[in-house]
Amino acid sequence: MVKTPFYDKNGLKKGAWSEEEDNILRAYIQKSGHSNWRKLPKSAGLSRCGKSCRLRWMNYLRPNVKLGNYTEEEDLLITKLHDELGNKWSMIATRLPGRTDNEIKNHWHTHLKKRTLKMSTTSKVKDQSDGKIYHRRDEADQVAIKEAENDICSEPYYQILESFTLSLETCPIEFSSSHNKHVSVAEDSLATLETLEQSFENFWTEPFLMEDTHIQTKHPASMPEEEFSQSPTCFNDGIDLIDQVMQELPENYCRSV
DNA sequence: AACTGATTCAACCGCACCTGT
DNA sequence: AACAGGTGCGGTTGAATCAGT
Repeated sequence: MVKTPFYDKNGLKKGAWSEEEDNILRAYIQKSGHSNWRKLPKSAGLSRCGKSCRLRWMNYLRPNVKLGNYTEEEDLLITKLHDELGNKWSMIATRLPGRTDNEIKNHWHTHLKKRTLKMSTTSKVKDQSDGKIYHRRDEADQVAIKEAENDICSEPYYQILESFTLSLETCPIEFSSSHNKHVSVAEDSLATLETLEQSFENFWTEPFLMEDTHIQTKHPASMPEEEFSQSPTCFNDGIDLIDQVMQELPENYCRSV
């Protein structure tokens, strides 16, 4: 699923990276760092441009990069952050330890965008129930919505996301009203979900607030890898807190997953 | 088995921003 | 202030893979 390697007119290699190139780049950066991406390929003996080296390092070779297997918690967080920040993938990536902006962007476009559309489709159902339609949609959305409407009731993720999102907004009354048959989480779960949401808020803000300078100047992505791997708060605490939050989930929430 | 359209995701490209001179 | 070089970001591409017929 990668572009076939080829050489451009300047003799620079493009396309998929080979294992050998990965090893050369990894070894060079571990030995000499990456103070200047433009000069790096020549110094390392790679026929690549600096941008290509940087991208490869940041997205795949860098230590602690997590690939694939997104958890529900990560999906929820990405959805929430995208709702707040829009397509600010790098900003979103700073809130997900180990994830890169490129991967999050891909994941959004291939998985989460459709789910979000499904969610908003149900908002439309709700809207129509009181005789109003609040949102105009473009053609692409309409296609996605049509797909979504076929299976909306059988999509467990939808139920989670709906409840999560609603807990973020201030509409528990509408949420708990009986006219929306798709919502399955009981009203008494909302307080717990709000606690959950607060826990998520704390998880993603506290370590960075404590080490606020990391956000601006020493975020893991820009740290030397040995420094990052020894940084105790940003990554490991986050994972621990996710575990803790999962323990606190209401039983019916877990069943709906 | 062969074909075709859809999906996925690594990588590229252009542009904006930042920093140094 | 103006310019140049380097870096990072977000949109897009394209080929491998998957799923359906």
